[in-house]
Amino acid sequence: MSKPRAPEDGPADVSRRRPNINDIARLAGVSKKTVSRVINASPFVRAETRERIEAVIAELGYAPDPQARGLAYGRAFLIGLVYDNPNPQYVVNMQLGLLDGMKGSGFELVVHPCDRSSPTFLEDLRSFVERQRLFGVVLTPSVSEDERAATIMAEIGCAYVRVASVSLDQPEHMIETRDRLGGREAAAHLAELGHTRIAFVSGPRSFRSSHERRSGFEEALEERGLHLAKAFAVEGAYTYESGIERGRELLAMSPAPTAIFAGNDEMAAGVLQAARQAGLRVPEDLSVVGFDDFQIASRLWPTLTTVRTPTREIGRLAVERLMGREDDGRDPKSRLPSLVVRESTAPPPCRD
Amino acid sequence: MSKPRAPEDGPADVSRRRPNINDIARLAGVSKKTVSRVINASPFVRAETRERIEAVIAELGYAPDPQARGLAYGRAFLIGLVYDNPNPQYVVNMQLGLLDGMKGSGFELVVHPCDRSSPTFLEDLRSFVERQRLFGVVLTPSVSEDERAATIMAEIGCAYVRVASVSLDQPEHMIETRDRLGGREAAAHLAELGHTRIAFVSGPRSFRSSHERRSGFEEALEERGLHLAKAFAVEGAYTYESGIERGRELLAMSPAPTAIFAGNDEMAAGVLQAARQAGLRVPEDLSVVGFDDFQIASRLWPTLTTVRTPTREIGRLAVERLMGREDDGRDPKSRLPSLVVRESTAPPPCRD
DNA sequence: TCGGGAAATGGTAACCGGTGTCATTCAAAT
DNA sequence: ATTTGAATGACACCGGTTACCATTTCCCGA
Repeated sequence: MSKPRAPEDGPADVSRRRPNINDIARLAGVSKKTVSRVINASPFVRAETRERIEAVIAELGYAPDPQARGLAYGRAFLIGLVYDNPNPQYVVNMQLGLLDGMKGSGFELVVHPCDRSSPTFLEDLRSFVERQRLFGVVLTPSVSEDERAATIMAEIGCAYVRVASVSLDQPEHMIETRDRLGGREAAAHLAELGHTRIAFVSGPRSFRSSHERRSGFEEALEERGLHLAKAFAVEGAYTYESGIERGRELLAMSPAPTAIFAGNDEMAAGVLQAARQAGLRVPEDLSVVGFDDFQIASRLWPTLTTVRTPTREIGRLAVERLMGREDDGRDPKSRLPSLVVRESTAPPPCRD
Repeated sequence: MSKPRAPEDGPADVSRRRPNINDIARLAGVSKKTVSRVINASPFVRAETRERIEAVIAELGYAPDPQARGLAYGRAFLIGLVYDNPNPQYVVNMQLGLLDGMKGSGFELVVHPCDRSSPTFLEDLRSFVERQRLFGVVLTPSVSEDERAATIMAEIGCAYVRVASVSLDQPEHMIETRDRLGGREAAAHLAELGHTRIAFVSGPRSFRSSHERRSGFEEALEERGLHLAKAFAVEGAYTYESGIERGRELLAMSPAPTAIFAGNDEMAAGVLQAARQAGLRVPEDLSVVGFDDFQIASRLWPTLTTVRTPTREIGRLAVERLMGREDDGRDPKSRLPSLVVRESTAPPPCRD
């Protein structure tokens, strides 16, 4: 693969080869152990020595080999993103957040989608993490809600952080998205507009967020003297198609709801479609609220009032927690869901 | 971290420790080198010996450590996805395709988004690939169109495959998406419907696909005796916002086009929005065609006629090429763009 | 000024878990 | 008996880290 070096290059020729820790040690006139101390920021190195070594490192553009380091350390400098969320926008935002947090850390991101319904799901996950000796993993919904997945990580000795709507584990392992608050915001908005016949399309039971979004919504309605009728609370699947179907069913009832809160933007898009098919105008005849504020929310017509989830920010937090670099200086509000009002909501139509 | 082992466990206790190649060698009564040969499918092992070793491997559930293997091999068993495409749907589909192809290969996927406009773009890319000693990378548009990026990979000795709309390199380094054909399909469809005043909103010049989609479109129009007027060929940025603006401008012309082909679905969504603002009905007054067939195409209203790009399939091909596992048995048509007709296209309105 | 002990620093060797090179063994072919 | 080539093993090495020990430096009291 590489050209054979001419003999006269001698063993000290560093120019054609990538420098290693021995080269640095030799040029700095210290042992490789001391170089290792500098790399790992050990306090037991005299400032003068450190500077000399750092100068050589900079001069040669040396970077320690992650593989060798990982091998000796017994753990790869890799962080895994484990997800089973089919929403591409979620995945990409989460990835971006993780990469934000990992920037300059020397870690790299390995992605691992999985299928929680597969019979070999847990074994696959275990063998993946174990074989790679991952430093840590970020578990996102709905995998994050599986106790067994977390248990496996603990068993293997792999650091983990679970991103979920509520706390399911010791605080150091949790990043809470507090979806309940988002549900409350949606309820407050619709109540304020004057709606009373309000419906809710939840996500699938297998997602904890489905429950949280709903109970926050219901709770805030009750506080305002409103009530989410049994018939008006239906279960979807977080998919566009399920949004169409549930929307169609809700709009066929009589009296029909004047407002529908969908558990995510995809289903809200489906509800808009169902409304069109039923000949209803949005927002004049029907108000619709989504959840997530992914790109689609602003592409729809009318543009969608929705609850924004700060996915990227959450991702950054998660990975910082994992690496023990958490920066608590940021505004904690930026981690919470917040309402974004667009065109799909308005006061209910006047009663005839 | 791990409990200290009791002395009586002895050095041969494999139960608490993850088995390594030495354990396998000892139990199989061979040298570690021979085990290594089996792992790497070397032909120079007697069938009998191989079976014995494989039995021990299976019994202990042994899996070689990728880090150690990579260190000795001089190359990590990692494949990088390098992208600067801001479209989440593209990224996720590409990732899924790569993972499809890597399944069971022992490789893992490391993602690396980058910003081609950053002044340190090339250095960042080089240091990422070099430090990690990546086995290979898949370069996707528009990074894939940068000669310097490819040159760096060649210099470092990192395998690479470039996914681009046309061939820009030796065939073994290219996966062509042939966007030109997609442009042709769009033109054929609109021409067949009877449109004559046809406009095109291209992507940014920095993407090769912008040019290819356009020239295929134009070429096929000409073949049908139609012509893409200068004023009707405008440049967008592959973004929703640019779709709105260009759409608005085109629809303000007189005579206005009766059909608009947008360079991707995002811009097509923008064009739909512009049409609504102009009080035009789609498809009665205006036909719109997109490109990509990502999720958004079927969420819009009306649903979007568009050119499907088999991104996931392309991803699988790319990574198989990289690993030298290419399977040519599949239908080559599945790699080409193809038209998907939905609701946003119809014959032009009758002339008054 | 000097001895003594703790703290700071550096060196050596073993090890992490594999692979490459080359030598050796052994059976079949010449 | 010699050649040939498949099958296997011995040993160094990839590039770091840890364990452990040796040495140096510094501060203190005598």
